[in-house]
Amino acid sequence: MARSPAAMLPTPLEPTAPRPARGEKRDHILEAAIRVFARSGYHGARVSDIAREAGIAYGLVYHYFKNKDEILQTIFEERWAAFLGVVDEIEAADSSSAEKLRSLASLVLLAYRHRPDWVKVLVFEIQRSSRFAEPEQRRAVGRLFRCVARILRAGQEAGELRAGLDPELASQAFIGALETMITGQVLGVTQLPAEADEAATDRGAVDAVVDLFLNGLGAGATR
Amino acid sequence: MARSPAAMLPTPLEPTAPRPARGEKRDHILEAAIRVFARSGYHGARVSDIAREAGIAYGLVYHYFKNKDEILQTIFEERWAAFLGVVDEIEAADSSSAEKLRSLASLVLLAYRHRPDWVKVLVFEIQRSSRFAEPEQRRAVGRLFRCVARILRAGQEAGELRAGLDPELASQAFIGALETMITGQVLGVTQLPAEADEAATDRGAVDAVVDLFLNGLGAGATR
Amino acid sequence: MARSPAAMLPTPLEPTAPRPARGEKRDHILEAAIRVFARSGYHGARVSDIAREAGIAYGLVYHYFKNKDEILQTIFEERWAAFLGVVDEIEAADSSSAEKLRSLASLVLLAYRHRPDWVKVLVFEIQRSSRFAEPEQRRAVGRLFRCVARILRAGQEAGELRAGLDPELASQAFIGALETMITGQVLGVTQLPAEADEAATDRGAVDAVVDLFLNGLGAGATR
Amino acid sequence: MARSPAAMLPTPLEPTAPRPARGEKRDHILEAAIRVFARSGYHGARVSDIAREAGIAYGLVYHYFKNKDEILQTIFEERWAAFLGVVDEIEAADSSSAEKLRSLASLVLLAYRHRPDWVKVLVFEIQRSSRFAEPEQRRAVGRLFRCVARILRAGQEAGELRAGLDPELASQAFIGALETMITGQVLGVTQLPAEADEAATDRGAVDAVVDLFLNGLGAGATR
DNA sequence: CATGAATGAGCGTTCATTCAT
DNA sequence: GATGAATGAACGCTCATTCAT
Repeated sequence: MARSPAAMLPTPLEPTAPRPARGEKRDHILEAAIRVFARSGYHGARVSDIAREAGIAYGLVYHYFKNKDEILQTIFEERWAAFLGVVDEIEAADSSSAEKLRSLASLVLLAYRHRPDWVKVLVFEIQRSSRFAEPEQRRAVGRLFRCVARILRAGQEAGELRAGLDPELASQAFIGALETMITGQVLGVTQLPAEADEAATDRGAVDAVVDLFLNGLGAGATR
Repeated sequence: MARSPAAMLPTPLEPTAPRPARGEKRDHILEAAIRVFARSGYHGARVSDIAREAGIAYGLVYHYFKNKDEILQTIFEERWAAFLGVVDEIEAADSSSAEKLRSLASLVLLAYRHRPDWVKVLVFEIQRSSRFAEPEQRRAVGRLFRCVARILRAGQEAGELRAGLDPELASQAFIGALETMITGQVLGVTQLPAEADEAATDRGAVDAVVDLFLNGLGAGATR
Repeated sequence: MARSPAAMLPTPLEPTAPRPARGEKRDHILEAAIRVFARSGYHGARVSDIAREAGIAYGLVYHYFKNKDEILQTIFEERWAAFLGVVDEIEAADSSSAEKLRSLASLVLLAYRHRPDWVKVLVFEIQRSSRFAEPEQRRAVGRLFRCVARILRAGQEAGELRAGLDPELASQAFIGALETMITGQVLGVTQLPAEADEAATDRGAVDAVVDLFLNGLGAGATR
Repeated sequence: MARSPAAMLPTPLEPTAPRPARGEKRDHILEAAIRVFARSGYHGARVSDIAREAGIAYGLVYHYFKNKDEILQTIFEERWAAFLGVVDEIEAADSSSAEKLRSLASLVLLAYRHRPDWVKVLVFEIQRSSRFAEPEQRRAVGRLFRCVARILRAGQEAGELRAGLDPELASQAFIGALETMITGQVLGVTQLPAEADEAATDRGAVDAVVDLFLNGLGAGATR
């Protein structure tokens, strides 16, 4: 991989020309919304809060978005698509299954360090919004599970991973493990084993979870 | 264990005498609230919905609970404590680490079949709500992680599980895997491999996830 | 006067027989209500607060009083009638006009020391309750003004007070002066000139206000 | 004084241009609130009543005021400050003590004729409300008493008023007398001696109360 | 584009009052 | 008499959304 997975995370707008280009203010609103949703939650966030955070009048929000809900939808759609793009790249990479799992773990576990607000919004606001029940969103999330499942199935077919475990189920377990690990970080409920610095801690966690999923907890496991 | 873990899940009230005993109506309200929260979400649920669901007058809710929020708090506290009690029993049981992991998986994965509303509320309204940031709740959830970590550490010390994997991290991964598996069920995002009947499907999922965590995905794994 | 005016103020129930007599509990409620109204105001006082203060169940309040409003009415009627009785005695006393004014001033100014709650309720809750607009209450208050006016008119006819000042107007001024003096005490807005002790302060205030109304502020006034 | 005291009372908005200027609607709300509070009392007034009286939508009230309470606070603060300004002008005027007392009496006694709603609100909702216990309000009212006391003390020092009477106490008595006289008017409890017309009645009352306070009720008083 | 005044539906909460026991 | 569970009307307040300028 030319780029590290973390570097491929959806990025906020780079400051560009002094004269705001079309769509720039729209993105400012989205980023402000991410910060406000992360801070106050979707229901606790007022449209006026988002506007103030974006430095605009709150009526202007309705020029760019139909309503508050559409802001959250847009955040999800655009960012999730970018995230899925990175996952697709991992799938397509010319590397071993173990390396792909490692890239996935790295992508997810480092996400909170790089985009804490975006992770909070995804985990706490989008996943539990009523809109989440809508088929389109469920399909979008399902794409992640199926992509990981394809990686696993490919590994089985290549003989790198043992057959006999349902790839769908294993993908759920793997993604769930990663999600809970970052959720624990966000809330401070759980602690990753501390290392000399954050980067080392993260690397250690990535190594450990991949080791766990490849080799298992059993006493007979070899490493 | 004389009882199966699933049978030990917090149980709703049994219908009893026509003359309501003290505290019974309070529990009716809690159960009605669980149903309404599961259906509409915390924010979408009106207090009047809860009252109607419980078959009581509007204001009576406020005899038993200070406000809407306290209802959700109480649901979490009472039910989660009961859930933790079962987990504690599993930890204390005289069985192998593998059997304990199997009991845990069974407890969690079967919970949605037995108490779908309670699981929905726990996962979507409590676990992922911003109110979850309150220290008391975080501590309560932390107890689950530490309990599972203790099970794993005891297994390592008994030589049943390999050393070298951080038990805290592994407990996060294990719980996260289970949670995502049921979340997927709730949302219909993911599908467990179908079997002849639901019970068989659940049993298959329990077996598979325990297998995965004990033996790993690696090709060299033996079973 | 055999009794001092202050001693004639409406008195709370004396503790009597151990076995509560009929009507005793009713009076407990009234006294509890005076305390609660004084503390929280009429609107801020809940019927349950009054019941708790009286040490009874709040449903019982409705055995003795039709509703919350009737409690305030009853307080006013009974206590005000007692107060007016004392004023009537002052009017009927065989003493000079100056002495009668002195008794009135003493009665009012000492009232707050003796029955601070009752004074607070009268000044802040009854005078501004909507019921106060009712003819019966207005007539009851009017009786005080007319009684004082009769005292003043009798003094004019006896040659003790100068003619030429409307007794009605002078009675308003005199009562208003006394009421503002105690209101100021209640609120701490105004300060009476401090003396060695409270009793001396009160006596000084009584002397001063009577001096003021008898001799005026003018430089030519003799004393 | 070029202007009569009564003319200096706080004035309501003049109807102006059809296009409402900034801040004008806020004043409409305050004036509507004064009318509604005068009619129904603070507790009896609904925010929707105020909005309807002001001819605006319900929620707009909350654009201009934080809550219902702030409306009453604002009424008091703005109007009372204006009132105090007039009292200060009376104090500063180059006139005798007797003339200043006459101006004060005139200011207060005529206020009810000119702004009956404002007087009702001040007397019944603010002056006698428990919210009045707040330090800031007490200080504001205290300023009136101290201002009048300064007028009296200056009169004593100029030899226009006799020494020996505490100015603070006398200011309480004077203000209290005036307040009770207008309160009596508001409630219809008391009647000022009727004259040919209202203006004559008021003038007579002003003359009488100043006469009373300057010369007293005593038979030896000269006028 | 941009502003923020204006709207009003909606909901949580309070609490006086009733009534079955 | 005594209790307190039960009722439900009433109201303050919020805030997403609209729209005139």
